[in-house]
Amino acid sequence: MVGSGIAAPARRQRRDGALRREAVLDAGLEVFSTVGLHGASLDQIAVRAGLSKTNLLYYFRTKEDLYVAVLRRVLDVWLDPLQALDAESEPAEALRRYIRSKITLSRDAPRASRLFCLEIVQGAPLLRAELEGPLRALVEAKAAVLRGWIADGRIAPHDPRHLVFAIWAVTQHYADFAVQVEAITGRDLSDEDFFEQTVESTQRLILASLGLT
Amino acid sequence: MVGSGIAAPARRQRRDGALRREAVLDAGLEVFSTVGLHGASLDQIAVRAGLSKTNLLYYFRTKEDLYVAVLRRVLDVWLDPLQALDAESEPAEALRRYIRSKITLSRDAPRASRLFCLEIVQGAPLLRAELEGPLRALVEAKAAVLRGWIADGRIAPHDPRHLVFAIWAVTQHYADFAVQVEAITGRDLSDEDFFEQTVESTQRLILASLGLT
Amino acid sequence: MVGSGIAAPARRQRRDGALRREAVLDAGLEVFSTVGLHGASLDQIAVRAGLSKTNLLYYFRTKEDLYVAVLRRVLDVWLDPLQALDAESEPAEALRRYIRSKITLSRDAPRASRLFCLEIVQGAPLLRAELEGPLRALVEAKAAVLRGWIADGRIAPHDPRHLVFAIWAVTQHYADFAVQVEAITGRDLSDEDFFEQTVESTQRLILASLGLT
Amino acid sequence: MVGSGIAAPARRQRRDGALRREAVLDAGLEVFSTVGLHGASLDQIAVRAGLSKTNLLYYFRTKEDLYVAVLRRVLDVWLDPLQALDAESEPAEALRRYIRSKITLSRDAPRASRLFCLEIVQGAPLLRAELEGPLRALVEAKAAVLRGWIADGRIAPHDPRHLVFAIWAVTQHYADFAVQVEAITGRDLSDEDFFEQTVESTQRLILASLGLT
DNA sequence: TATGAATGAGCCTTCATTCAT
DNA sequence: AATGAATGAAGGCTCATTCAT
Repeated sequence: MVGSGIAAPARRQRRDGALRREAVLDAGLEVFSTVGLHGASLDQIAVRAGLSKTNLLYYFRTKEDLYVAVLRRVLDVWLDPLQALDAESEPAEALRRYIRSKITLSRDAPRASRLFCLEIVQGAPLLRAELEGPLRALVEAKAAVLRGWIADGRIAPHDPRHLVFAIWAVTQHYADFAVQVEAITGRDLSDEDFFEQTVESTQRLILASLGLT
Repeated sequence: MVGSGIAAPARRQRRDGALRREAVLDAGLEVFSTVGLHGASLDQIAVRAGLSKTNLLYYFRTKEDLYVAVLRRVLDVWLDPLQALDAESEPAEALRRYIRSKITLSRDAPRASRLFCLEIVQGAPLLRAELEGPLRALVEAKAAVLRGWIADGRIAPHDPRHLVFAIWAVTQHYADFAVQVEAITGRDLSDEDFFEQTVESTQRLILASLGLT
Repeated sequence: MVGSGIAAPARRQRRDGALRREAVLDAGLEVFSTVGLHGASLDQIAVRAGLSKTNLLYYFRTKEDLYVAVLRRVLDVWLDPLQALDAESEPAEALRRYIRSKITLSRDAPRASRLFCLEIVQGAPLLRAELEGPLRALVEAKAAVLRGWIADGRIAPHDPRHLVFAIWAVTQHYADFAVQVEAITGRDLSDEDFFEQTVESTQRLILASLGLT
Repeated sequence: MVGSGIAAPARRQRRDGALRREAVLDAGLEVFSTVGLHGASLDQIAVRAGLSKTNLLYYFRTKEDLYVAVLRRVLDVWLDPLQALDAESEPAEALRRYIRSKITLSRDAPRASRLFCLEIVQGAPLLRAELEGPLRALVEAKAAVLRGWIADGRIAPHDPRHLVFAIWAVTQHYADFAVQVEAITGRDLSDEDFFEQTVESTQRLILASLGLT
């Protein structure tokens, strides 16, 4: 009983600690994706996360540490949908699903998309290793799938890597260039009709070039 | 001849002034597109432009003034190719040309593309007006052209604005996400083969979805 | 005892903090009263207060904040003696005491007097509110006292506000124009004889015009 | 005729030059008296004087040079009325005239008064010599006059230097502390009634203490 | 785990002044 | 006599980081 009495707070604290870490990561994503690494101040992030700057530095020793942690969390989410693209499915169906999931991500996690975009555009000084390692491998694996489909005559021939780039470019565009899209169309992905329009338009674009449908 | 001898220095100076301004704008583009507005220091830019920070501030009263000047110059270049897309050409030909010119721009002015991208991704606080005004109007005009072609049965029906977004997204991707493209393919647009591959891939993508070829 | 042993450092620190704040205010008064708001540099003040410029800015977020804080502290001291002038005393005695206390202040707090003077002369951009509010009210209250004495025939009629101005002007002159006084007489209020001379001269001046003695 | 044709512009120019110098001195007085030496910028003064900063520096090689020139011009005006106080007049009449002329100056040249005040309060680093030389001599001369009157039994005995200080203090107060006076009374010397009130009040104050009237 | 205090580096900007014309 | 260009010094302020508790 006594032991439990002592342990309880510790456990609660540890759980709280994890929660606060999450809160900081969330706040970091919010701020970094809006003003970039250099435009963000720890104070700003701390306030948003509901703790003091000094305390924030207890969880992440350095501004850059925090930035990398945020980025890494984003990257994981980012690679996920591509992994789901598998060789056994029907090509049209698999690609349709992948495109939809990417655009869904653009709608639900636009900040993550933007932070990723900012980082890459600025030369990805902190991410280059990840790009040349795991990402490259993953793309190669999926490119092999596409090449298989081409070899089997199930889709028209098209350089698979350019295809992947095109899918990424178009789907992420609706998150990254949201202000521009909105300035021109007056709408964004949170509008259900517009969301569906975007999905269909992108699916048709990709599938048509592969001779599907 | 004598008059010219006297006038020369004055004229030279004025020309020098303009040249230095240009040099500053160039340096600004280089630095801002790499580290963003907040990551850039005036010292850095000044050194790159070959003058002192104080002297730089003689040309641009404020860091933000310089930033906006750089941005405005980019924007002008950016809108240019779209304006060349005209109704009188053959649709396939016009689109092929537009795509090629955009990718050429991505190869020759990648920094401009990236700076533009950074600004938009961060919400375009300084550019929103331009986006909602001139850009929107230009896109509407070109969308009308595309709708005309659709009405005439010359291209398959496709929402023209999504089409424009797709072209922008894919063509600019090769500038904005160049590190990623390079990490995955090991090549970039300065490689002539890769450049042509990219142009063809993108042209096929767009044209296929419009039932051309 | 043990508790006190633990609490001590914390208490000491807090006290230290207050002390440092005081030190900064003192240094600020010294510097501001000598070279004015714009002539003062934070570095100068920080050195005099025995801390770093950055640390100074931890206590006062802004140069102007510090200036206002210094000024407000001066103002409080400044209004004090007038409040002591009360209706129940003998007029001659009350006025004599007031004049002496003002000149004493000029001797003991000449910097405060000078800072106040500088601020007013420059149009009191930061103090106007205080002047039109509390100060005006206080003067009106005391003017009423003087008018009462006049109505009772205890002092000769004289516009009470001009009388107050005259007292202020003359008594503060020995602090504000001390260099001039010294250049002409070779003496200042720290000289006890000169101090008494000044007090008597001023008392006679004011009292004579009210028909007292 | 030809010679005159050439000389004319030169003469005009020289006259213009003197005028511009005056304009700069005026502008300098205006600005310095409002924000002090350190608060003033040459640009500000140049704009007010209607020329460029660089051109201003042609007339006054240095900011401090300009400041001293402004100050010196003020000082001349400042000493003038005291010189007019002569032994041959009736004491009461002479003092009345002197007080009136000082208050008139406070009304018509308040900026000069304030600049002089600012300088003295800050320790007169640039004026000390003038104070200890000419000013001291002048005051001594006039003190001798007053001592003569005292010796002749024409005025009651009173330390003449304190008397002079009192006159200066009170009369200049209405220029230097004008904001305070206005905050409390709602009026200033440009109001004719208030002006006369002030003159009379001050005259009575001084004369009463000398047993006159 | 949490925080108040303290610090040093760096940055944008202002400004008096100089140079060249 | 006048001016545009250029510069160096200094200043206020922000910020990530460290210290001590």
